[in-house]
Order: sequence, then structure tokens, then C-alpha cells
Amino acid sequence: MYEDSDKERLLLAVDCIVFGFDGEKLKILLIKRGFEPERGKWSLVGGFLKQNEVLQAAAIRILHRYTGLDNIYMEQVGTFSDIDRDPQERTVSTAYYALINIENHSRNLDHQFSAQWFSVEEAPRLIFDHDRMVRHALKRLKVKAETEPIGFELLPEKFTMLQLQKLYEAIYNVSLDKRNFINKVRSLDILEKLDEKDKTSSRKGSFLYRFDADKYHRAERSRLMLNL
Amino acid sequence: MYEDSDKERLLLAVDCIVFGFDGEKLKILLIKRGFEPERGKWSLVGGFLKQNEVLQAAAIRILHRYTGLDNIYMEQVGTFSDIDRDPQERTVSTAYYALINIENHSRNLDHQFSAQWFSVEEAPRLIFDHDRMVRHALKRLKVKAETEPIGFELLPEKFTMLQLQKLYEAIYNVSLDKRNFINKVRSLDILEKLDEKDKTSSRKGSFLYRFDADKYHRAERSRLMLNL
DNA sequence: ATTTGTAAGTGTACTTTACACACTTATAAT
DNA sequence: ATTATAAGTGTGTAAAGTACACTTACAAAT
Repeated sequence: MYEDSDKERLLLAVDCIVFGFDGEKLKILLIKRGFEPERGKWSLVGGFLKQNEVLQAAAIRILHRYTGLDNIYMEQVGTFSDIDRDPQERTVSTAYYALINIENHSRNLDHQFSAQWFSVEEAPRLIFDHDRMVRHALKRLKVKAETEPIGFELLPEKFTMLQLQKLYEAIYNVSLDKRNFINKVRSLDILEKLDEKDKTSSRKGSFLYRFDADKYHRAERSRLMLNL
Repeated sequence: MYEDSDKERLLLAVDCIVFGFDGEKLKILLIKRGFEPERGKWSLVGGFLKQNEVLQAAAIRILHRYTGLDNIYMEQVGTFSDIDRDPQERTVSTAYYALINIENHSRNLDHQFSAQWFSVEEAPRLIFDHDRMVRHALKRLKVKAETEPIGFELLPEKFTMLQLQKLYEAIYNVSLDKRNFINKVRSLDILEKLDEKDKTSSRKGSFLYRFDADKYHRAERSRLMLNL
């Protein structure tokens, strides 16, 4: 088929860039490899595609194995095919990224797989082409964050305006004016202001907000979120 | 490696969405399959990844085989992995899209492979998941056209403002005001106005423009091109 | 030489959005 | 009652987006 005679089969892997936010910095989840090749070095979590599995499912399965997380939305970043990217055997790998809220989900990690969170800037060198995958994923995350309220995934259900602002500051690596930020976010009309306050960080306490999925879906997608 | 025991090898294909512009409509290049499966039906041009080839190179090779075109920039759209997408054997396919100028390059086509241009809206149903690939590629093209001057690829070297406007109208399927369009494009300062006129479409004749690669690369990438 | 038809070419007022910027308020601890 | 701390709030200015209609250059026909 495809009029092509040489049909060579090869390994297809999936690697996951797991983004998290700890309230200050954008982080990625890495594991210290306990197996060859490159044992002892840091890498993304990954695995091989199975014969009766779609890529998205493989990404979700892999994320689950390493984090215990279920039902996490993942987005395809791209497929990486450098010939010697894996020194053992020709392997093509599709990268997916996930967004998770660190505080809710960091329990099951560390022990089994020596998984650790690193801030994106301070992460160690990764094996193979994983650094390139991370760069691509970051680019995609930025594009997505411009037009969609990714806070749904990266923040706890209830959060303060300052937390939301810090999330955007972390993703774009800029600093924003809090008055302009709050005005902009209000104008989008996709948040619900709660009566509760978070008093952990100040005496006055700051109001908590929650994403309102209804309002969000009714909102126009044009000029959503920030222009940076 | 990857701590995974079942390493199953499978076929990796590449399918190409070739976009062209004829001055009026955005088109895609399709071939009528002269081979099984689905002989006689319309499909994207595609082929299999070779053992010592990266995906990008395979996309370029395939585009060359079907169009004779060389050195065309192609961008990865995504990888499609539905289990039965190819009825013969599990095959995962990575889609790439290309942008080409129809008038310059339509000679070598038709004969050998019964390739034909179809306007995007009026294209026939395609085999497998190729329709889905086209939809994804279109989305990507729109995102790209917002921030980059894709006219470089889709238009002849010298073109009129009306042609450029029609290109954007075709991609976004909207109609634009010619005064606002021209003002916007001028403000980007990436075109060079030539002394020549194109007199094929009017008695007065309309001035020809050319992309100025230098100016373009010096221009800021923020808010480049149109906001639609 | 004059008229006529056709598409090209051009500018302004108004509206919306972005951006810069500094003081007041609520609360808990002392 | 005082104090320290972070939260909360509004306005004026600049930039960009958008709606909108008449004039001009030219070739063809008379």
C-alpha cells in the first residue's frame, strides 16, 4: 500500500512532560532512571505504545503508572524521530504534556520511581532528546495559555487572584501589574468570586475564586485570557 | 528500556496535506489511489517512514515524489494512531503540511498520479482518517497565519494587495475591508512595493509587492499579521 | 479627441483595548 | 490603641481596531 515497497516496522514510544505549579514556579516532573540505558540519569516518564492502544491512551497509562493520577487531560506535542535518539534501537517517540496541580497529587510519587519536581529553568540535563521535547511542550503551553484558562488544571479548585497571576508570570516569565491583571481577568467573566478568604498569607485575607465552567464555555474564545 | 517489557514494532507512515492557493480559494492536493486498499478513492499523499530516515525527510521525499517539488518547508501537524485507521495492519501516521504556490508548480502533477487540486470546502471524502488530518492541519495553518507571513509560500514572488487579501479571506473564510487590510499590512512594514503593475485584471493596473525577508526578520513577532 | 467603464487607491473619525501608575482598607498580633 | 502586612481598588493616556465612500488611472469604444 501507499505504493511503497519497504515497510519497516519500528518501536514507537511515548514520553510525557508533566507540568505542575506550586504557587511560585512552573515545574516539571522527572524521574531518575533505574534501568538501562542511561541508568541514573534524569528523564521524562515514558513507555512504549502497545499493539492495541492509541497514543493518547498510552500517555495516560504512563502518567498513571508514575503518578497514580487518573483522568488527566493530555495534549500531543509532537513526534520526534531522530535516527539515533535512542542508542539501543531505532525508536520514534511521541511527546504528550499534562498539566497537574502539584499540591493535590504529589503523594504517590517519590518513593517508587524517585520522581522529583524541578523548576523548568533549573532542571538537569535530560537523556536523549527529552530537553527538546520539553522546549516544544513549553512553547505549546504558552500558546494554549494565551487563549484558554489553563488554571482549571494547574491550580487548586479555589485560588486567589495572586495565585492566578503568579501562574501566568511563571509560564511567561514576566511580571505583571496586579491592577491590570485583575481588571483583565474580571473582564473575561469566567470566574466566580467566593465568600471565603484565604488567610494563610496575610492578615486581611484574600478572596478565593473558582473557575465557572458554564461562564467559560459561554464566553467567546476570541481574545481570551492574556495578550503577552 | 523504559522498564517496559512488551516492545512491539509497528508501521509508521507519513501523510502530507499540501495546501495551495490559486488566487481565489485555498486548495488541497489529493490523489486518486491506484493501489489497494481503497483503490480508486481519494487520499492524501503518503508513504512509509524508512529505517534510516527522520519524519521530516520522509515528508519531503513523499511530497517530491508526487509533485516534483523540492525544498518545500513542511510542518508537523500531529500523529494519528487509531487502531484500525488502516485496515490492513496497525499503522500509525504522522501528518505534515506544506504550503505551495499552485501556479508555479502544477505542471508535473496530474499525469503520473492523477493528483488534483480541490478547494478545501469541496473536497471529496478521504480514506482512513485523512479528513481528520486535514481538519487539524487547517487549524494549524490558521494559527500560523495569524502570526507569520505565510504569503511567502502561498503566493507568487510578486503579488498584488488584492491577492494577499484574498489569501487571508480564503484561509479564514471571512471578508475583509480593503482599506483596513492595506493599512494593517503596511503597518507591519514587511513588504516592498515595486514599480511594476499587474494589468491583467484592470485597466488601471495594480501595483505589485514582494516580501522583504530582511524587513520581516527585523520586525517584531508580536501582533504580527492579522487579528481575526 | 472625448467619453465611458472598471478596478485600484486612499484617509478620517470613532470605539475599544492596553498600559502606566499610588493610595486606602481589612485584619491579626502586639 | 497601635502597628505591620498584604489585599484591594480606579483613572487617565496611548495604541490599535473598525467602519465607512469617494477619487483616480487607464484602456477601450465611439
